[in-house]
Amino acid sequence: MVKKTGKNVTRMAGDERREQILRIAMQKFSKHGFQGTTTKRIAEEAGVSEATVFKHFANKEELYADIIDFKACNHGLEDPFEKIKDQLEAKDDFGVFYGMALDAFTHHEEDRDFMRLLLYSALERHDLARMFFDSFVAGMYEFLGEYIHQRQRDGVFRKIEPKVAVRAFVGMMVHHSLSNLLWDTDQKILKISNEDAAREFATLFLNGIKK
Amino acid sequence: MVKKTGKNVTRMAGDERREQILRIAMQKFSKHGFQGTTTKRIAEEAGVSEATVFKHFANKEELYADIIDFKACNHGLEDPFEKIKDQLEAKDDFGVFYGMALDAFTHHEEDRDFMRLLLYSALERHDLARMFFDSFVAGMYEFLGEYIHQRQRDGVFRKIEPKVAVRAFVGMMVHHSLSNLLWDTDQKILKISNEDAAREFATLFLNGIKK
DNA sequence: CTTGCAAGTTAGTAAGTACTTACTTCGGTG
DNA sequence: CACCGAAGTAAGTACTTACTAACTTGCAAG
Repeated sequence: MVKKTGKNVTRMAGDERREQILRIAMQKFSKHGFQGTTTKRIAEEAGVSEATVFKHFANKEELYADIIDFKACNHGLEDPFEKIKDQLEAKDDFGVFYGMALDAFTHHEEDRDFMRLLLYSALERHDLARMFFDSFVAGMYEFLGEYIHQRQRDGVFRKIEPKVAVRAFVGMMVHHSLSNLLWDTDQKILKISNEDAAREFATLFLNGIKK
Repeated sequence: MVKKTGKNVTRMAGDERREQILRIAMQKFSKHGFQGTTTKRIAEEAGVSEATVFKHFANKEELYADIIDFKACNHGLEDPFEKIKDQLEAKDDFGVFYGMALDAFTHHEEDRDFMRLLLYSALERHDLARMFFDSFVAGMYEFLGEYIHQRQRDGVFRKIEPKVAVRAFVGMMVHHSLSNLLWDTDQKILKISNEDAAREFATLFLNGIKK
């Protein structure tokens, strides 16, 4: 337990403390939502006074918003197609969809806090959700849709509106991650490794869309 | 606008008022979550004093919990297989999955408030979410999984763990509804009728799982 | 009519809530 | 080594929160 009073409190550089508060705030916001998280508890957890939190962030809203910037810059949110660009080029359909799913499952597992935060912010109608959606999700639909369209022209995939196909596949992935995150946390209903899930979903999807 | 003061307030029968408060509470909880909803605002919206709310419900938690009972008894949450029992008996695979999806989309569209409430309660780890999950979702996996298993023994569906297939199909449905509810509310990314979506998803899924 | 009882209210309370003010302490630099 | 700016705090502020006690009002049966 961190000392609260006077002398023995560790004095940090401004940026360091700022980042620490951000990290703890994300944990708290992801557990209890924006309304359910108090600045007092964030301060306590960070081992500083509430006033210190407001030294670093103008208000609670700004603290919340800055979490996105922090996530976007320092951790994660890289291009989701980076890891499968070889398969994309080689038009290795299974490799593409298996790789996407596996990468998604891994990220979702590592970033449980951020996923919860994103869900909360969507329900609470924070800009955070819209920003993430507009940039990340929309880009994914665009790109994956284009790949599917290409493979239709190649005569490999059957006729179907590409974005509908994307929604179907993204649905399998997101719902699986969400199930594990929110409801079936101990995998009572379905216990399956990320690799197996990715393989099964990719196979089912490709069988469903191939000519 | 309902009168707030003294004389002209409409006096209701106890059950009537109780139900009205429940209905309004559900709206509010679904919009702002448990923590984000105040008993004061519920009372205001219902056109009664805050004390009246606490005459009908011991505390905020009870009010929240009773929403489930109310939903479970009075509205919705009927057997999701009732409407497709003919198709199930006839082993009309397309009819089964198309019917399920269409029914789900329709319900989700009508019950936006309840869907949001369910999501909030899952994030906030309320019992409500667990109750719904244990009874409704688990039952669905059980039943649909059994149907798929049956069709495998019939030699119509290929080898695949039935529950994985269920997760894939439920994923398409739930994610589509969730997209429309939370992120793509104006269907900017994908505009599609419930019928078309149900048809496309059922077709893709069945192509993916058939021998 | 009156009277009993449920429906409803007024006016609180104690414990939070986000945020501020006025102050103290530390550590690197000239 | 003195000193100044940045890091940090104690103790508030004004307001909101869930919840309550003690009261009043309207309706229906005898």
